[in-house]
Amino acid sequence: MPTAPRTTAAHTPARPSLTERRKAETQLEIARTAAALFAERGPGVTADEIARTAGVALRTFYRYFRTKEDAVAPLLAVGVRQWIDDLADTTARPDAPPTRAALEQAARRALTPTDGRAEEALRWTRGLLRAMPGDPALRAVWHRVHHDSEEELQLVLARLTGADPLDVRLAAAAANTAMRVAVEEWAAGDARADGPHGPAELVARGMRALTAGLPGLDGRHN
Amino acid sequence: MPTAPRTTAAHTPARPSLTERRKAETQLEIARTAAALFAERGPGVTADEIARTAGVALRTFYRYFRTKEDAVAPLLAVGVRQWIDDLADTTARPDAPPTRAALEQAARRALTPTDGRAEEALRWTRGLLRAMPGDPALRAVWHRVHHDSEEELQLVLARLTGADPLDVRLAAAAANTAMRVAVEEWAAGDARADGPHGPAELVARGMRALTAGLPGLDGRHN
DNA sequence: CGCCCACTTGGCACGATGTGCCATATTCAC
DNA sequence: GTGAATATGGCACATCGTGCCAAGTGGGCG
Repeated sequence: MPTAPRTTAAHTPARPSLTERRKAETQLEIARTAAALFAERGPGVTADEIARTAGVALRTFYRYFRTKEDAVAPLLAVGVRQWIDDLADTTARPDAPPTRAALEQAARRALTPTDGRAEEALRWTRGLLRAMPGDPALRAVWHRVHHDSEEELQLVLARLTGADPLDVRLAAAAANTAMRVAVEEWAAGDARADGPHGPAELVARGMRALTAGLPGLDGRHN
Repeated sequence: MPTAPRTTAAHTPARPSLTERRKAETQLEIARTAAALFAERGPGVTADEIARTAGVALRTFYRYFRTKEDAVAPLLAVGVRQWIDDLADTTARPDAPPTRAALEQAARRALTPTDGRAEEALRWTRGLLRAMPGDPALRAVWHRVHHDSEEELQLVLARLTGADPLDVRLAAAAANTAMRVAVEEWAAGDARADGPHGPAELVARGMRALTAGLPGLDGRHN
């Protein structure tokens, strides 16, 4: 643990110290490289290949990531990260909306690309999701990301609603599932990320269905 | 493809041909061995160790399973398998209950141990779930099993309700999530498998919450 | 400016993973 | 009983992931 290498002043809140920024940049560069290679050549890509293409030694690669597939996790996690942070943020305000609405709003915002950063992550996510049918290990990463977010979401919702633990668990799982399905469905189609069939609209619909009740369950049969 | 090695007569419907039964038994034996080792010694267990303990060569082990963690998949999948088969079965009958109720009923039955087989699988599942916090690869298998079941469930529900594809997708994901959470919650506690806090009761409650609407979402805040 | 210290990087060796290939043994069909 | 099909085992090999140590680099301080 680097014990927070305090930089000079406080005029720039928590400046991450050049070295830190380099590491972050390196990590992102590796992630981009890995995503590109996985997307275009499938599971066959070798860890060494990713490392060299990204311009680092194999040993360094494994200092940044536990497995070669883990390298794409930062890109897949961007949306989810912002979702949870946004949720925790807005619900902490005094004029916070009710939980259901807050979940939906935060999800919508997380999947509405604002800066180039978010837009880029969404593009990579889409490419990776399309490569997943042929690569179980990639799917595993995707599910791991959502497993982690489900746990975090649980914490936020517990603090927020103080409901029964099982209900909190179910709510977190439901919201998380809506998020996942929305992104998967969007990636499978060919709609723009900011269009009316973009992930933001899909997740809003899914979130309503999974928290307020599923439509169409008793269709033409029965 | 063995092109269905027809046995002698039809008095025993589709007899799986001795060799087939042996293979199935071997696979199950490997699965049990792997589960036991993972449960008691964590991620450190080696594939060779599993193979030897189960009484097969390492090479044979990898003919039955793609990775060493995959070896436990058959045990984790038993409950889910029966769930989906039961669902597809009962909903095919003329006096089938409405979809929501059918989902809940099938889930409840799948998690109510009847024969020794089901009871054994539940015990293994519980042990494995308790080992999962310390073993990402095991978690990955668990999530893969549920990923697969989500796809199958989608097919069943599509044929059953004929609803909008996205709604079908959401329903499958929701039901699947209820199943997963119920088993996880049960495994984390110390209730008997057939008691009032067993997985069957948990899944029923979860299934209602995720298909009809979440309770407690707007608790003490707002 | 120069020194030192902490930390990142790279190289190497090594056990473990997962697969292709071939030889052997067992089972099924006739 | 004989031959075809297939399950199993052994071996080699590329890749994975990690421990260990050496070299390079940046930041703090006199």
